[in-house]
Amino acid sequence: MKPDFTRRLLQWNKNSNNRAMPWKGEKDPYKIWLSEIILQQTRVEQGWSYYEKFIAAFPTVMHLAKANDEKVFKMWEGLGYYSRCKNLIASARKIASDYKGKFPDTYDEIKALPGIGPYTAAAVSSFAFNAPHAVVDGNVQRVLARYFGIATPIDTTAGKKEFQTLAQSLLQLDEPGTYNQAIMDFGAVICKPQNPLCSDCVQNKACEAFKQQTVTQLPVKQKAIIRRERWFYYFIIEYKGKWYIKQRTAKDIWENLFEFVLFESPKAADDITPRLPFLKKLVNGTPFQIESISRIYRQQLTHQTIHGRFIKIRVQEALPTLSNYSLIDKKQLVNYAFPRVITTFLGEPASPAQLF
DNA sequence: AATACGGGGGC
DNA sequence: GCCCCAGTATT
Repeated sequence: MKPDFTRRLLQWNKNSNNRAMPWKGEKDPYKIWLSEIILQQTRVEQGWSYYEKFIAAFPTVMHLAKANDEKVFKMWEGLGYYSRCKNLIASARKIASDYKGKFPDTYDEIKALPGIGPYTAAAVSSFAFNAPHAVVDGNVQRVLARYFGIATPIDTTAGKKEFQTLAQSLLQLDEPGTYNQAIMDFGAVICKPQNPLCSDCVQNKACEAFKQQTVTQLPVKQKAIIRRERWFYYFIIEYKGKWYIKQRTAKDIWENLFEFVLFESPKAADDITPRLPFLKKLVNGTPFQIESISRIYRQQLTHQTIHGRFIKIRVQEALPTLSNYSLIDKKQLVNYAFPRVITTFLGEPASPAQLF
């Protein structure tokens, strides 16, 4: 005997769900997995073109496993959360080596791959193999919190456990994949974060939040986000038509992406005069010429605001202080993945040299 | 249990 | 500006 919620959901799915996406109904676990990694904390509209680009470039997991890191990162550029890309590559290679290119078909094996947690393991195993695991993503938490009137914060251990258990109890065991797809579509199309379509909703008579008029207050989140500001001064050092770049390795934003010579300042500065000692030490006596100084580029991340400024310098001799950097021809820069603040700067016409 | 990790779109 | 998005890994 199915719960009322499940019955109504499947009824809505059959009669009224028109949502179409490139990966919907897909049975190839590789393609499902790729779509799920791309969509982690990412809106469908944002991930859509990336998915199509990746499938075209890497039709199978073996294609992806054999690709070089830089190419894959370049294709991921702009999508954010770059550890997903690193883990994507690592998983593909693990499937190639440990599974001979055949995607693992159990929840536990899938979850053991890097970058795959409970949500993604449930999604891939249920969509591809009809494994009986309920997905719990932001959509599901919102739908269930409202329908059952649950005020337990979703970002706590207790809340996660509660929603996971509830979701699993509502799962339709005949076709877990269909059910999982339906509840996420329902959350995205009807039970939306803002302006949900309650008056047209087939569940509204039984929906606790609708009855109690608490729809806009659910789900509850506990943690407030703390923001910090950072000031990045990028020195673009040109030598014989080549620029110095380096891959970020620190446990920080943009790990594995490339950047120019960075001086991070603890506070804002209107002009770059305070950066001169850094520059002097960098060139260490080598003659240099300041070619241009950009405006300040602002990039808003979830937890940080980046203020970026770019100073172009030309030198006539290579700089020994930059031995751990690569000298890349300007035309080759398109092969390297950079953070948004840098690609935005590079995409704009050069600003006229301004002195300070 | 808390924190870090991007970027974009809607309001 | 603030919130949220087909979450996961690390500390």
